[in-house]
Amino acid sequence: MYILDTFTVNVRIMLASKKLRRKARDGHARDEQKAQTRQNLVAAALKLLEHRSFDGLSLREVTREAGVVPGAFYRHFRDMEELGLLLVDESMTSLRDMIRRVRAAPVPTDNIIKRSVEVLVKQVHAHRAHFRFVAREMHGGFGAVRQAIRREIQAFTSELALDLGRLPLLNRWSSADLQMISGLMVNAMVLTAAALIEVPADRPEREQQITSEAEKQLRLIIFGVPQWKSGAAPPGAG
Amino acid sequence: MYILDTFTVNVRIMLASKKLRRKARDGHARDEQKAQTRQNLVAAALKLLEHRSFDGLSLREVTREAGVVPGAFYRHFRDMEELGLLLVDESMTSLRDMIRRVRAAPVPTDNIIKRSVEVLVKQVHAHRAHFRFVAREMHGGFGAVRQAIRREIQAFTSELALDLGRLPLLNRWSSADLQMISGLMVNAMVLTAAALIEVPADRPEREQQITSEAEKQLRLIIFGVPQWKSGAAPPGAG
DNA sequence: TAAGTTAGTCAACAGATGTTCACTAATGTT
DNA sequence: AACATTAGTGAACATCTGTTGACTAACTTA
Repeated sequence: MYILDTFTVNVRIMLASKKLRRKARDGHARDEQKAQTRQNLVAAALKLLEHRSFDGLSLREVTREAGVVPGAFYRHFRDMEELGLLLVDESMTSLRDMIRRVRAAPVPTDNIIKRSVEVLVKQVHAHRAHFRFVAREMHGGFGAVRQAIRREIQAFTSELALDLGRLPLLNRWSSADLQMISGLMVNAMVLTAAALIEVPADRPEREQQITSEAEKQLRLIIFGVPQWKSGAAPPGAG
Repeated sequence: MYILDTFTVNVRIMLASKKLRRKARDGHARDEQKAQTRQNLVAAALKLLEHRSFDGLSLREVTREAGVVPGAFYRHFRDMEELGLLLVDESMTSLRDMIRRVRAAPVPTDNIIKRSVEVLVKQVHAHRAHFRFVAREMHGGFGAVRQAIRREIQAFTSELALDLGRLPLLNRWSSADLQMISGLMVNAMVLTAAALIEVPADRPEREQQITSEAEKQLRLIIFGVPQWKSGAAPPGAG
């Protein structure tokens, strides 16, 4: 009687937790399932990061949200830190994807700004959680994650500097100055992204306002360059 | 025997924990002591926030660092949130103090940039923990704190816009445009502050590099303005 | 079909957390 | 000098945390 009850309970649990697994098809079912769970963990973390920051996040919370038992976490990551670094990686793929899109359609120097902001907005919508993560943890409390993000953003800035150097308007500037300019632009874009994320889903007019402000800012930066060096500034490091 | 032992222990504890209290002098000793402990709690929180972010911070950690027992916390704050909001307040006083210093010594339009960055650096050094807190929690996971910071930064930006409007170079611009420009400048300054904070104490040359980059950026923004509107931009909202 | 691998479960652990309570001794008040 | 107030203590609580190990059933391979 007791034994039977226990048995029944166990069977029910097993069914509930595993019945959704795919059948083996080409001998990869196991790896596929593992990858799926891993992705569930990542997705769970990203979801929770909507309301907390990374070091306010517990391993158990993540597994709970992902629908697995705490111990299962260790089949995928050594630590929370390892999860964090993976998130950085994923997020940065979103960023690089973005710059690639802009580069894909070369347009006249002026429209490039409108186009860039457009792409930024689309990308933020498509990868909202990633952008939130980057904006939040870029200055966040988790050392390893913060440093990883910094490094990636630095690389991203250099890439943008290269692109800027190809514009007719800017192709006579030193790489140090281009670096400075692209730094300013990346800052503006990151903060724009952060602002976009905070817009409630039902207020599109706020979004419009933010994007047009971003366009203005980028225009100011790019078209301010000639004035800058010929103007009051002493001939700096460039 | 047992009773005597217990008594002795109690007395020793009391002496150890309270012997440092000030004597009453003008009938305020109690309030002074309370204020002191409160400040210890705040200082403890700020110290811990060097390595964690606010929602990765536990009440017990704070009291431990402050040298009081966990329950004592509730004599000063209802929750951690209340502590957080106090920190926002304190930090913003540091910021307002800063803009006041810049305004105090009106200088020719050009030097104002050098002077501003100078003040920024000094202020960051004097209130390192406050600036770190603002930079970190501005995008952080703790909703109430984040929103409070945003509000204050917004107010700060408006104040700066007013100041900018008084510069001969900029006094013909609409307030919307001034707002946009000062937004850009505040962004640059916040991120400069964040960068300054990360500089290890024994590498002053990194600091020099960051400040000169900040100066360049601010110059680019300010002197880029005339070029901007007369240039490729359509006559916007201003 | 039999044997081997392993993703995920369950249970247990030691420790940390937020919150409450009665208590005490220094302070303030009369 | 007697009284009331209260900042801080110490102890207890229920709950949460990260991590471990033995177990199992689905998958893989032979």
